[in-house]
Amino acid sequence: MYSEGSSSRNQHDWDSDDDLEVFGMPQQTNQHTVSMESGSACSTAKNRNLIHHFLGMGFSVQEVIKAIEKHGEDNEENILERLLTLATTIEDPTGEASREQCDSAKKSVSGIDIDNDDAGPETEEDAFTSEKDETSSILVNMGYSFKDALIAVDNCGLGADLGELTDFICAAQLEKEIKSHLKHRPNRKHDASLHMHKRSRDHYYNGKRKSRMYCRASQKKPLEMDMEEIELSIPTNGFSIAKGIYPGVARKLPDKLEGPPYFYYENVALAPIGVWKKISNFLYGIQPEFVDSKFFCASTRKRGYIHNLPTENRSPLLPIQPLIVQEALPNTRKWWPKWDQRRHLNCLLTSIGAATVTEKIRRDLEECGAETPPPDVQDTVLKLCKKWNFVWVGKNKVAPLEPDEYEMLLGFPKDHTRGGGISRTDRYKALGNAFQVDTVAYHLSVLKDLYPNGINVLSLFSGIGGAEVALHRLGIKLNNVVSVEVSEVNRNIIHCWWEQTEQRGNLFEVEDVQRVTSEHIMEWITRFGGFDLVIGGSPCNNLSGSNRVSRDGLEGEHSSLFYEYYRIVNEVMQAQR
DNA sequence: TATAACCAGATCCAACCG
DNA sequence: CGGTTGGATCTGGTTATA
Repeated sequence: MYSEGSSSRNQHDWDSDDDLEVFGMPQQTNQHTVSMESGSACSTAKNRNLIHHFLGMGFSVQEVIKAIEKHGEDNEENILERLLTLATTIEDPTGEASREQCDSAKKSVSGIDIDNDDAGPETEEDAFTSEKDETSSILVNMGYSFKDALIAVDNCGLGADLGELTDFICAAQLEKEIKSHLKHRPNRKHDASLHMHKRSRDHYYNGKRKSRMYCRASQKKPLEMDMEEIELSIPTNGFSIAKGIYPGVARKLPDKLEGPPYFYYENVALAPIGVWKKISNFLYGIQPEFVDSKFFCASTRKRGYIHNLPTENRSPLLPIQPLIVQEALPNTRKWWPKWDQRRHLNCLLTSIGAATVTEKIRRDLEECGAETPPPDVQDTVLKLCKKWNFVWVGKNKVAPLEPDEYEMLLGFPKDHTRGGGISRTDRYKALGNAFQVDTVAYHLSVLKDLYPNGINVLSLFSGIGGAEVALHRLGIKLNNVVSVEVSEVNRNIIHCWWEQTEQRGNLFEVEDVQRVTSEHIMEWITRFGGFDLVIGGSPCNNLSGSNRVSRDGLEGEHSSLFYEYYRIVNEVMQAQR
């Protein structure tokens, strides 16, 4: 159909940063506004280390942050000098003043006074506050608000690691959004997502570290009340990520990028250094929003998303998936040993663990004989289980996930990739490369109110149709969809899905993204009256950490197709604005 | 410094086919 | 019998984080 004409991409043309200015946009502008209620310097890794360094010397958070702001993070000597000066002039070198500040903020946020008793300066309470200061400051410098940080530390305890704390904040943020969404829904009691709240909390609060002495605060007040206080300053940024990459936060896009046509780009979060910066530069300086899909399903999937969609009033796809693997796969629950404390799976990859590995695990465990194997055996088995995402399917018996379990966890309909001539191996491959539908749908949910009559979609690198499925599950009508996908098997999957879901719109299947010409794009735009959304995730083969052979970065054989994505998005943007 | 995680790719080998 | 196909197995480096 589109056999004539080539995009004739010259890669070197794209390598030049001079070409980046589009629509008069300056490069590398920061459209995000980070909400920080306590003063803070920019949140770089260096900055974090510096704060750690001075906190370790006994200075308070506020003093350190002020000193860094005044002198800059490169001027360590001056910072130290200022801190020493402050320490000799302030009457309270133990940090009591900062403790008061901290407590004041804490009270104003949660409304609880956890310091009812009159503790002296040398009590455990002092140690608590100091350590709390330090932990909170790290969170603040990761971009979270001071309030969120304090509440997270209160609830998770000081023994909690950063991952738990950020998980807490993000889970609370998501929950608050969900609650907000549900307020406007009729018949709330039947909503599956309500059940998720309790489970989610159990997961985050009851999973581990119960033995802390600082539980008093959370015992005094139900968790739910504290959760209400969490602000939505950093929506769904599930993890801290590479240096120089920015959290997905509330933002204000320049006028020139706001409104339709919308575009949405996805790729692996943990790409080689500099890749996301380069992608961001091409995509008009918009900074990536990093999300871990473990907030939407029972497996992790760390991905970066660059888009010009509104970020307000997002709503989750319903029903919400179980976030705990034993609930997502209830048949495994009875076989899960106590010493395997996994609650979510690692990233679903394109290949699975070998039968020989599961057999070795079974043999090793049986040889132990005892109900609880010795620690070294536990350790070995756990490492293998994590590496290959094994689940427990019998006594001493682990197994890789089945393709239909992949489908469920990724949010696709059952048997979406089954049949039609596709092999089991190819199903794993296709699913391992796919979107996590619930995550993407969460971002796309804002389109529902904008396009009540349906949308026209240009879907690039469609794969097995994650974008199409997400939009359909959101209840957004698909008027015209141009789906570009090189794999015939994948095209067939989308085609079958389109038929099965009785779509009323038109599906146009295109094979090669490199042969999509300007003429094609203009033809479609004329025919449909324009695209409302251009969506796709370009190949990650040369970016993925799993690739040990050709991790060549954005210029790699497959991943360089990103430039095709950019080319096409840019043409649509220019044609329709 | 040690550890864990990662939308993968190359190779081997058995089954299949003309 | 030679070639092809596809499934199972084997392969280890980069990166972030504690």
